[in-house]
Amino acid sequence: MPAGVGRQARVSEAIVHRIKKQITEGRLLAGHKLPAEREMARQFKTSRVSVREAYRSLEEVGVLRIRRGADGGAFVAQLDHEPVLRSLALVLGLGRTSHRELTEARMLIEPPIARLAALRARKDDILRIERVLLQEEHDAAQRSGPFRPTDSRFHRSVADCTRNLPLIVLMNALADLTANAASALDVSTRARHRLKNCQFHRQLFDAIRTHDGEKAYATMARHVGDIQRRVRRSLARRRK
Amino acid sequence: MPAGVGRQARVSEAIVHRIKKQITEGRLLAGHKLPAEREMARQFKTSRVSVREAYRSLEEVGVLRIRRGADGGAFVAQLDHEPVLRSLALVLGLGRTSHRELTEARMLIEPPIARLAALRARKDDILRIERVLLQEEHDAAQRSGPFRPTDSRFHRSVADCTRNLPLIVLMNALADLTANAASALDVSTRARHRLKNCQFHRQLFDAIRTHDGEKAYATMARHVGDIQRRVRRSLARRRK
DNA sequence: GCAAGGCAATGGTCCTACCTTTGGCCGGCC
DNA sequence: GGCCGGCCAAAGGTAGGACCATTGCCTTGC
Repeated sequence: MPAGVGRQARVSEAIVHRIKKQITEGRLLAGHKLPAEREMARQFKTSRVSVREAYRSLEEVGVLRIRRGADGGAFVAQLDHEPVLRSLALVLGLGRTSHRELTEARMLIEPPIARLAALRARKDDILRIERVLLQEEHDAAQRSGPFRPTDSRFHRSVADCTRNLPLIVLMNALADLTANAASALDVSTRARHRLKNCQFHRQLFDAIRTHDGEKAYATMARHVGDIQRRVRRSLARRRK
Repeated sequence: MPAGVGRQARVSEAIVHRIKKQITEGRLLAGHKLPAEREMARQFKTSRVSVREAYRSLEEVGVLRIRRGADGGAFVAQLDHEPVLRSLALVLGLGRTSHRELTEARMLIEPPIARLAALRARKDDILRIERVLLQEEHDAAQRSGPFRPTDSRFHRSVADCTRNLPLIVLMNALADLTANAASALDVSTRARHRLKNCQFHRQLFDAIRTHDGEKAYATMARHVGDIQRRVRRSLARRRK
């Protein structure tokens, strides 16, 4: 962001910057409450409007949550991949990104992640994944509820094994993006698709449990490839 | 973002939403000028404050650029990977992501991208990469200017061959992130590192030119591995 | 013809007043 | 004694106005 000499600092930007800095330096943690707008305005010797602009901007990027009412206020949000997801969705939305591209990207990224996950998984990771998997298998057998949460949770759980935050964040963003796009279509809500998913997940789990990186890679590749095919068929149907 | 029933719509959010929608629907293109704040306030039958909050938020996420002065105003920005970069930097900054993780992520993502690039590259792609490469080699031989721009440009140019926007955006964000972090260290500014980089890039270019996906994959893997080692050494030096 | 200064449009900031929401406190009623 | 309802305070949400700062354009004067 080469702001450079050009624009002189806006008051609200100064506030934004200070808050971001305090957060990245760990002096402000998730859940902490920021001063009330009036109070903050007093501290910065500025008006409430500037503070509001700053708070509003930070809320838009996902750093703050603002509640109103008695002891409302601005609170530091639990930062996860959601801001990345939002900005990604915006950029891709503008470019009219096809679902094909999205799954292709996952096709490239997820298998290596699965391999790394298999190599790095610890006992607690494996237990965690197993819990998610059992829950998912239970759901798939039972009712035909919403598809997304458990599937996303499984992929997320796998990515967590890598202990690599950038990877985790990027993968989650991509996964959520495809899930959002998929829920717009009719993809993968059907019972037999969900069962098929569970089978893939079970195989993947086995690969990770035995720290078989290559098997994890191959299984994930087939899994995402399967999703890709389903999407393609769904799009073809829709075009008719 | 499960806004749910909870918060009733804020006026500024309604404006934000409408503008985002107009952009994603292609009714507002990069460079277009939005109504002046006062005019917009009149249209929405609201106050200038709400409009300002909306514009400010959209500027923070990188959708708008706001200029002041006579025929200043809010303009739709050319969306690139920059918003993603910013949000990613924020999320990772909070998690105190190590440089090691960043290069590891690139290690996983860039080789497959290089392979895909080699398979998909067209004649104009190859010419474009060659131009970037020649420029870079020229720079490396000459003065010892800033390292970053040409290196990033090369990687970007490679990613462009994939014609996959999500991949391009993610890779650019990661590359810029490591570059930013690297410029804080003393990594890769030295002449011999730059020459080495050029050699890798030249090899990569050859692989892409001949559409040799596996060679591109392997070369990129070695290249990123090399960067990773340099970073590791630099960190070790710094720790002393 | 050119340069300097004024004009007007537009964002930047501040102020003030008022509304809405929401939690807590207090008093009356059951 | 306990519960319910209303009042109050604190906080954000909105409105509108006043004024400053910036900057392109246009006029005016040399």
